[in-house]
Amino acid sequence: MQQRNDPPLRSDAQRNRERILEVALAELTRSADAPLSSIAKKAGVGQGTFYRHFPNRESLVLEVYRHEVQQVSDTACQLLKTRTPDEALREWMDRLAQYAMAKAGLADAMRKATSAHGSLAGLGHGPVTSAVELLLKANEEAGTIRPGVTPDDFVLAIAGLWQIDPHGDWHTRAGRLLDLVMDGLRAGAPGA
Amino acid sequence: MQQRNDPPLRSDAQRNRERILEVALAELTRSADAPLSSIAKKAGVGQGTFYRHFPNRESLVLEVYRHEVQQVSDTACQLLKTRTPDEALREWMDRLAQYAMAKAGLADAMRKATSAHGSLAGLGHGPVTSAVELLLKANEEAGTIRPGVTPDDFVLAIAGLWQIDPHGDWHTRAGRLLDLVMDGLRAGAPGA
DNA sequence: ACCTGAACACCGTTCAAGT
DNA sequence: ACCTGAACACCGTTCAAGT
Repeated sequence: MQQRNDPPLRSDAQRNRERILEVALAELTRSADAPLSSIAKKAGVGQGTFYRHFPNRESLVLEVYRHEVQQVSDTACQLLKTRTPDEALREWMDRLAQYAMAKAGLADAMRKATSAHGSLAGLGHGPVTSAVELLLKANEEAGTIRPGVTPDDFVLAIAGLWQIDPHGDWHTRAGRLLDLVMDGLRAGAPGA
Repeated sequence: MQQRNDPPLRSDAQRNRERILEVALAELTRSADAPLSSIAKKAGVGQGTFYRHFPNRESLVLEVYRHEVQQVSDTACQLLKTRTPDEALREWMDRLAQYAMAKAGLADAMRKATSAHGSLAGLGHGPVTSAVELLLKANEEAGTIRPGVTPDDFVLAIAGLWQIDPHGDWHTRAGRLLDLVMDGLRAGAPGA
């Protein structure tokens, strides 16, 4: 799932890899089906080099997406310190929505490149799952949501975020969806 | 959005079109990225003929998907006659889930072919929206769900269905998601 | 009016040759 | 151990010629 860290990369290889990821982020955000060949060219590496690092489109997109999503995941812990559990949960979802809109091109690339699972689901057990787990547990202990909701449930429930058109009034549509999800989570909570 | 019905197609063109759709359904269900050229060949038409009917992949996938989804949409009206509104709504969602799993390959093709919107969203105002509108209105009038929920809200809320892996215990995961959505819809309903 | 299939363009993938 | 870039394979799209 990750690059095996057994043999540390040679310094030039390391730089090439980073340059590719850097260019890929920009290009894929701009257009979801940017040619891999153009990414290789703009990164200043040969075709063969590109394929040494990323044997297929999915592996590249996954790596870029993982890195971007991690930034949002990391904020969960911070939010829990400054707000009540349910405020933190909702705020985190809002940030996730905002992020999903900003990186719509990338998310699109993600949907097209991965096989069966869209957006967050393709990342597997990673920082996203950990962040969600943290938020859910805090709320469960505070009695603000029903017990027994898994990170998987949550990710499925907010999947609609990635179907919202980033143009137009995405804020309204996202808000309505997240309100509905929050109500669903609250149903059957001890604190009621 | 639809084929202009002004000039009725010549009989051979009509047959070709139907043969293409027939083969496309089978091929796309089997593999989401089946080559269009192979579909044309198996349908027994030339490349040019294929592109006369469907100028790009999206238009083909959309047409096939639309036709398949319509079958589920049509059952909504029937369900409302034999059950209470909320039973009908839930049963309809279950059928939709079952259908989404059976046609997972097609849904995958849909995600990859359409630009920004996945699965149902790409269909625009059609039979799906009508069916959802019918079910929501019946429930709203019965006081079993909160007022003001739009078909768009609903479609976004169940978007997670198309992220579920058809293998494994999809029934459990779908059930948990739909339970959560139902609870969300019920929150703030007059009958409580 | 519609069909055919060869020709073209594009992009992902491989591989022999280099450092 | 890693890089390069030409060569190859595949697939979508077009178009001149046919009925």
